[in-house]
Amino acid sequence: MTSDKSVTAGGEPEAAHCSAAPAAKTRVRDRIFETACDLFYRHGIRGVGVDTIAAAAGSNKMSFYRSFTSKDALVAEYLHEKEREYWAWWDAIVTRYPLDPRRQVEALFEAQLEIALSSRCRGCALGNAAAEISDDEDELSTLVRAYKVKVRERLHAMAQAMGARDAETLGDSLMLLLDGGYFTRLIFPLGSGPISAALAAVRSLIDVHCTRRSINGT
Amino acid sequence: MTSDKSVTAGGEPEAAHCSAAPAAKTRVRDRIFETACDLFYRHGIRGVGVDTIAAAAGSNKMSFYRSFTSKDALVAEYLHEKEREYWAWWDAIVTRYPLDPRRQVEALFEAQLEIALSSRCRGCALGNAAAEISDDEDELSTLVRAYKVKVRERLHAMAQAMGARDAETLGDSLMLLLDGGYFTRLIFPLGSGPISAALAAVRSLIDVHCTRRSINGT
DNA sequence: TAACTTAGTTACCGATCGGTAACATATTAG
DNA sequence: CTAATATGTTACCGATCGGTAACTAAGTTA
Repeated sequence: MTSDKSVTAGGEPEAAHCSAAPAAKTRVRDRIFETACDLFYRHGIRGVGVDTIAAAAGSNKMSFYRSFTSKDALVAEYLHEKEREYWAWWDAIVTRYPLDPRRQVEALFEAQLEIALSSRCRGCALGNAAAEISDDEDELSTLVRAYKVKVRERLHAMAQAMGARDAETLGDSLMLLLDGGYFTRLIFPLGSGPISAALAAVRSLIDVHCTRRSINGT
Repeated sequence: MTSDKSVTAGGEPEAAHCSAAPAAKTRVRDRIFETACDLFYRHGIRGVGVDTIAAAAGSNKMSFYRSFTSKDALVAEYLHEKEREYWAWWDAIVTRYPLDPRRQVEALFEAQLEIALSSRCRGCALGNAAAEISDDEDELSTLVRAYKVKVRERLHAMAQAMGARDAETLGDSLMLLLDGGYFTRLIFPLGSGPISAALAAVRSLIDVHCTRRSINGT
């Protein structure tokens, strides 16, 4: 906790830039925000201070507070942004297979696995935030709760659209597999974790819930 | 983050004690440790300082440092204790059904649901710790990783003992459901979350992996 | 009674936390 | 050119962080 933990301030931003052009010419607020999103995701919200964020963005604390009223406000905006990204990702996938809810769900889990293969992946940003904030932090936990409720509702709806006999149970089961994948990804690097089994489990559960029940034979 | 977050130090320990007798007469070290475990679990490791812990235990910082070499050491001990408790819980359940791996797994998920019904439940302490520490915090994340690997191995072994055709996949699927339950429990209070569906999903997946495959008819 | 262990108290250390005031310097728009 | 805007710089605030020194008051044990 004390010694070499998390991120420490100081350190120039110009070192080893990959994409040359669009780095420094953006507005300071945007640079700070992007940096903050990255650091929050990688080191946790409590693990990064505003001084560190500002320095990593090539700016300083005073410029930070010209763009954001408080760290709390930045955190809330970070979570909102992560949710926005998540639904954009989600929608881009499900719209590929209109009117085919089974294929949609499978594609979501395929895409989740693909992302989990990236070394930068640290699971679900919203969920991780929930793990490190206490229940009494109302604003943040309300935001995360609303997001998770929405995920659940969408999976319910898709299970229903598949014609599942028990859409609630199937939807909830899918959510457990989804969040289980995010949670375990925090620990198991790259493709080594149990998330690799998610898609097979998804298919099995959908089969169980959706195939016509053969009372006997045929 | 700033205002009313997490726990603040100060505040007497004697207020509103339920169990009268065995509270204050234990060793200071034990009192501090129990208090720390409780606070870490409820508010996160980063969300609680040593001052707060010592005060909540009815002691002070100096006495804290007579018993613990550092906060890091306390955190490590906290995680070890949580793991110890977890395996004790696990073993108590599986030994109830010797030689019946399927029943063992079902009982584990039944017991998980039961615990999730408690309002004090905040999911998996080890997993939550992983969510709030960054990957480069070696000692802690190594500890959590070893724990998760052990869970995975046990589930693999049980799947194998069930005679699953693909024990790796079944074990991993079970782990996803298990950790999905812990993760979602952080957000959904009491029995309102998708964790209620875990047992049904477990049974379905075991069925899929273990029933004799009827090539056609029988 | 004397020696030792356990614990509470107070004050302090340097570092970092979130947050602000005041001033200097660029860039850009009119 | 000038005025407004956006940013960088330095220094500071009180609070809290993890951690320590020195002293005191008990309880235990010999």
